[in-house]
Amino acid sequence: MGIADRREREKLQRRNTIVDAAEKIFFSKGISNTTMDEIAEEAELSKATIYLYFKSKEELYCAIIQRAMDILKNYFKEAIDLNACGLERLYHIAQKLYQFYKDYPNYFESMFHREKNPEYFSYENPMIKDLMEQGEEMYMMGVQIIKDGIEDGSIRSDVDPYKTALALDGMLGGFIRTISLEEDHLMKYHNISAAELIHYSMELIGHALKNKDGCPGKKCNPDKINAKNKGGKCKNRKEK
Amino acid sequence: MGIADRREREKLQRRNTIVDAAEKIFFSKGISNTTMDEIAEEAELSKATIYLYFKSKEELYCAIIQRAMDILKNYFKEAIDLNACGLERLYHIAQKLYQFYKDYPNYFESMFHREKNPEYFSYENPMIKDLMEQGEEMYMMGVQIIKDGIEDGSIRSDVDPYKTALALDGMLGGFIRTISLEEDHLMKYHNISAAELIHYSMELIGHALKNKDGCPGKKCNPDKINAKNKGGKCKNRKEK
DNA sequence: TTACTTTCTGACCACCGGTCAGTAAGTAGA
DNA sequence: TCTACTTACTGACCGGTGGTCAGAAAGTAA
Repeated sequence: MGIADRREREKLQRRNTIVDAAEKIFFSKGISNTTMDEIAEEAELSKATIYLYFKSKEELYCAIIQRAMDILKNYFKEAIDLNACGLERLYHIAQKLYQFYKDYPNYFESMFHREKNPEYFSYENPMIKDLMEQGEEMYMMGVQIIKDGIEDGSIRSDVDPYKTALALDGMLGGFIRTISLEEDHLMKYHNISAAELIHYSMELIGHALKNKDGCPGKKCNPDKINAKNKGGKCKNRKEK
Repeated sequence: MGIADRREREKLQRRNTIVDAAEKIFFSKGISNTTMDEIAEEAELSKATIYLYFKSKEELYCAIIQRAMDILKNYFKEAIDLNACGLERLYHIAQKLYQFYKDYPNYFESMFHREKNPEYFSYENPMIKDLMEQGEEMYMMGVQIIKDGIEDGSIRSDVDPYKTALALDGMLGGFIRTISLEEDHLMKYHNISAAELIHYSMELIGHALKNKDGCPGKKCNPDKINAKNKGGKCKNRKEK
């Protein structure tokens, strides 16, 4: 039916304008300092209306995290689809995470902000479950890349793809978060820029994973990867 | 004066009982779900009294973080004082961090919980400054150990102690935090225990840092370090 | 025009962080 | 022991916030 369709569309649109408004104010004042009334005003609706679309302030915040994860997933996909060896693509994933942090610092921060409220933050909650599944999907991207890397010889064969992906996930996320909390402090007291530190850390990780013999593809040199290197030089990647 | 002394002592004691009470309730219900009235009741004081000792709920929470940092610092000191090569002691620091997480999961979690409320979370605030300085101190422990490791040959000489310590700080912290958020999930879906994953990650980091030639001290074998190994085997450590 | 559904809202509530005037307890000097 | 003063504490209160609900408004179908 046309009308039902239109209604569905408009409903989704309303929902989006609410999330837009929430985002704007959450990001400018912090979650605990913004009131539902302010969000309502920004969205040009009454507070009660917002509660028709979202059960609670927390759920509204989750909608923002969902947006963030969507974007990040697309960033990752770009890195995965490169035609390069596994190690190189792994570098690029890390690079993408950093780029995401730079492009959307607020989205980035929001992803780490969940207070463990057991009442809300449980697998039963469909919204949370969805977030979990998104995270799982990104994790599996990492696993696949590491597997590829082992297969194409760029990554040590005694590396466990599952554990490594988990480790990198936690490390990189936590790492960038630390940086985001202390970027000023970093520059002021240690005279190190965030970008520099990220790059350095990626080198460290590369050191931990790379095959001593190097990637068999002659043109692939994971030691010298940086953001400008768009990949595509390593011809050794096996196509499925 | 005796009386002034006693008063000072009693004041400190009151403060501690308040923090005790706050800890108990914060940890059981989460920070945003506990009220100051509840804390007051647990401390057997009126709410107004609590505000004589702490300016705000946030400041009270900071007092808990301070406790956490004190404990963690002592854990680290134990690892530092081992008579072992730099790389081995670095392993032990990571081990200690994990042990701290196991012994005091709530303290651990609390340290990462700061919402960036710029109004409160600034260098001007003496309480925050104190926390920063504590963090700085722990960071310098890491730097020193890495320097020792380079000197005694257990760590690659082209490693930058400052950047590496920063990277490890962020990585390990974020890593364990991820684990803490998803420990159940980890076991259920990936059949990996937290301890196992930590150990694996430490091996990864070791791989990234260790000198290819190994620690010159014959008896030191950083590849095979685990929690039971209390160190003290590597005689190559230079004493200042 | 009427009957019905969907969408929205003003007014309200319970609760919470934080304040303040005022009380109780302790101290010091006479 | 009485008095003046300081310190430690509290009950009662306030403004603001997340969340609710009865009912208005707008849209739809006949």
